[in-house]
Amino acid sequence: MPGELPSVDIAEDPRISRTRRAVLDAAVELLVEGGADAVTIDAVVARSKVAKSTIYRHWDTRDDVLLAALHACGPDLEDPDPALGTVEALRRIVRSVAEMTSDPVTARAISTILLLRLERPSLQGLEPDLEKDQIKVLRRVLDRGVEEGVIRPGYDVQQASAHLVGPLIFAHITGSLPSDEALADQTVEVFLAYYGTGRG
Amino acid sequence: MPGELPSVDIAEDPRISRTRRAVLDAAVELLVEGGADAVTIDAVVARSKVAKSTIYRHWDTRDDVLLAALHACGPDLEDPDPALGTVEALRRIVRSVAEMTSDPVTARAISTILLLRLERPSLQGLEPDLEKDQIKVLRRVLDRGVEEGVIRPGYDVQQASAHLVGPLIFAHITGSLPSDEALADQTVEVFLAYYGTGRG
DNA sequence: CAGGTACGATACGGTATCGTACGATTCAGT
DNA sequence: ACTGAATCGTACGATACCGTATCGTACCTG
Repeated sequence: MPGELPSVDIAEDPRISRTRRAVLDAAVELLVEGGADAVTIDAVVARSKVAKSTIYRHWDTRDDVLLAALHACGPDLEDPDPALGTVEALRRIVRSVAEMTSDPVTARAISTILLLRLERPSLQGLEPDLEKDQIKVLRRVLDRGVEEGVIRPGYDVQQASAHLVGPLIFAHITGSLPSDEALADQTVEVFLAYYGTGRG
Repeated sequence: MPGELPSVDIAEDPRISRTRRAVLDAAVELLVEGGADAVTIDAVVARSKVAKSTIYRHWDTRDDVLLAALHACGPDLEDPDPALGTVEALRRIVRSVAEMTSDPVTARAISTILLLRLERPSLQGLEPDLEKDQIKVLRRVLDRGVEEGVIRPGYDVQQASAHLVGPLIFAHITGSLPSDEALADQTVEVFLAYYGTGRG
């Protein structure tokens, strides 16, 4: 029955993992090339060389394949080295966001996830934790900044993330300017001009 | 032949304007309810009570209907009163962006335009001027701010717009926090902390 | 009121996509 | 080598669209 979690303990039939991999790779490729609408079962069949009946033995529906593909190439924010200063840690975080938007795969995944949430509430399970994880990372860094006297206490994490990430996402989505390291660093400076204590 | 601009001088057959109106209203409704994919010709026929053959006498293709609907409810940024101070003018601009994201029709139009640009580069004519108009408005206000000594000279308009609008769009798209007047005002403050001279 | 124009209703061919069914085939593990 | 599971290939039914065609009707304009 599709939809179950693979048990990690038992060695898996190599055919299964091969199929999963081939399908997901093809789905991600199609996603990057043509967006969510391009991830069609028939297209995945053609690209992956996996039979349709086999795909439907692994996933219940087309949307499940799409979700799996999105999940497979979803962005991941790393916790920065605690040894770094708060400002530098912030820079690393925001830069990594810029990097995500540079990588075509991740960039497409981000856009698709964000905009698909609006267009098709049917696809709910869309990375709800992803965001929360990143918020956690950010809060950790900012709280340390408060302790160090670099960040003004009483900040709102959601607002802070909007000001730190919003400009980059905006730049990426609209294509009005490159979402690169320069913009990332500048965004951090803008952020610190308001959220900082000046003692950083 | 469809696709022509209606000549405004000559009084139009009321049947024509009635049909155009009915179709566009229905298309916008469908767009708001279900996104771009929901704007199908058959759905528009059902909703508008206009015959399919009639619709195709006014527009060449489905995509043209969708574009017309998007154009009909596209956002519009007003030039703020020159009598207002630069800071207040900025606030007005950013607040109006927040308002757009609050209005379900405009919000949906924005998301759809952004999404379609990524998913279907074929649909070119997608409001290319819209953005430029808004950039012009912003540049006008900021240049005045520079003259008044409130804004640091040498700013980059694209960057400025990213920092002014990005957080609101981000908030709206992710739903992580309300994209309201409060966030708008705060965003202006963050902006001024960096782009301002402190003399505002 | 007469003629032209827009509209309505409906049917149709064509394409794309989904998800299912089923027998044949290959392959992994014992 | 044997057995069962995974896969293949393909055909199929069911929708949902698109865009066209036809023809009769309603309505605006001169």
